[in-house]
Amino acid sequence: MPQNTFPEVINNLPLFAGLPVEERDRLLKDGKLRSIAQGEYLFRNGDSIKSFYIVCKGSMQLSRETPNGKEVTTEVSTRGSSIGKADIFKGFITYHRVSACALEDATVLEFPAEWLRKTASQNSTVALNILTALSHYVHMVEIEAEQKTTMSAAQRVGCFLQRLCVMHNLDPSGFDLPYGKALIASRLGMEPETLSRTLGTLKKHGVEVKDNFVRFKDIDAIDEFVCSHCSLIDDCSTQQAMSQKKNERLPKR
Amino acid sequence: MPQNTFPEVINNLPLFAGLPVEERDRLLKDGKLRSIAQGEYLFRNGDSIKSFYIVCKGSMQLSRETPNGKEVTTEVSTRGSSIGKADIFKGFITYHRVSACALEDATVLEFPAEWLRKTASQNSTVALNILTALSHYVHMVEIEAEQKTTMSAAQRVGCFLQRLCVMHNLDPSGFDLPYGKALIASRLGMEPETLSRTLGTLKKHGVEVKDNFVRFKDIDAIDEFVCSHCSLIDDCSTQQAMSQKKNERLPKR
DNA sequence: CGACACTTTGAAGACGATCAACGCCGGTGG
DNA sequence: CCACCGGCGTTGATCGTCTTCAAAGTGTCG
Repeated sequence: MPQNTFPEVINNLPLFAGLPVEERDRLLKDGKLRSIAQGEYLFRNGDSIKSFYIVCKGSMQLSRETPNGKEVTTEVSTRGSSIGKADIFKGFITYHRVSACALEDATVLEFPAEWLRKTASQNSTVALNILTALSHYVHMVEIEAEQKTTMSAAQRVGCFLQRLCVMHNLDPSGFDLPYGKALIASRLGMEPETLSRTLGTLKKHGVEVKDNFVRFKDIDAIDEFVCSHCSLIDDCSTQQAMSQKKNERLPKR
Repeated sequence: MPQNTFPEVINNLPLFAGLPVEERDRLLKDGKLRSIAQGEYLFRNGDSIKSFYIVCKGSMQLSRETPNGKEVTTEVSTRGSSIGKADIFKGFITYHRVSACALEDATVLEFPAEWLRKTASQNSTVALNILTALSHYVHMVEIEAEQKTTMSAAQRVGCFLQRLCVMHNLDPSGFDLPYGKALIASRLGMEPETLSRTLGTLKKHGVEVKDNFVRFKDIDAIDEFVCSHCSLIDDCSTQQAMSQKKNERLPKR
């Protein structure tokens, strides 16, 4: 497969950061493009781990069904995200702990698990890139775990909306939710009913939600409500609309 | 500092697994032994990240104070655990997100953060070891996060006791809690009162707790109660009393 | 139009947090 | 030696939050 058929996502992957282009392209030769139709599974909870994936188009939902019949969405991976990084280095644990399902028609770049292990051990730049990515992921998961014990549902939703806004580079003064509320609820570890009610109460804190349309009316209010200085937003490396607005009030602190 | 003054913990560190002894000892030369008295802080939430630590003696509590005044214990690091691994590779984030406090008189081996970065980039064995350790940590945090949304307090406590038993190699038919209940509650993200009440209800599921003494009366019962096939115990690499008992009934499944 | 998925709303209930009080030590100081 | 105190754990009563079950509304697509 000629390298120029690779989608241009590959130009900004953290995994290959700092790598000479020719080196990167040599590595990419081992990947295969794969299409997943909406609703199709890339792999399922319990399958053995064979590959590492990079999402090129569409989005994948990573979720797990618990024994009691609940579904918890771990992550929604979109263009540029990788899937399975952490699992591959666990060694003796060889099965997926989540299912990966396409939320919309998607294409992924697939690499053998062994390829990732080998590349990491032969190329210290890649190894460090993976370490960095994993560290950020750890940070995110830790904070989400903490939020589940210290924040109310409303606060978590508010925090989620802020993060959404920053990460997807949306306009805080009005944007559409990129996916359904049932999925958001599952992502936040709450019931759809709770999310629905909660969105109503957020009006009191400067956030208006009407159907799928979200509008931050009072950024200070929601900011204070979710205590955003401890939120995930700190972690975003890119300067976005939201953080610019935040900076305007920084002197206040 | 002559290498033979290093405590013998170093012989089993995952970080140095697969490394020739002389290579390991060369790396260890960059570490400094440091004592921390009970109640003393190794670093505090907000401090800039300067070092990487390996616990040689005693135990360290990693916890964070949330804006609302709650304290959440992230982890209790004992002999052989490392502290700060994940944070060091995050690059631009330079401050600690938790405080590290000695639960009892402790000694740690301290390395400059830069040392870890440099070692990882120059020594692929070490880099892979760190990756593996981080992956396991990710796994643990993910499961704990999931448990907070899918399991009741009683189930989490039961699961914790099982894990405790396996990891510390305690006798399931009777052992003492290695630390106070307030700390356990904080570790599990619940109030001491809740833990106290919860321990009572576990009798119904085959676990007796009297003061600090724990006794698994009916391993099957508690096992089913916490749905242990989705628990952290799967992750333990060592074969222990608990898992041996589990294996006896495996054919049932 | 009608089937269906998704969302909202309502009412009830379970669960854990909170506040307050008490019992139980181990230590300190008179 | 006893009185007092503080740390820790338990117990009880109450409250707020989230889940659960049920029902109705909204939209899309055939």
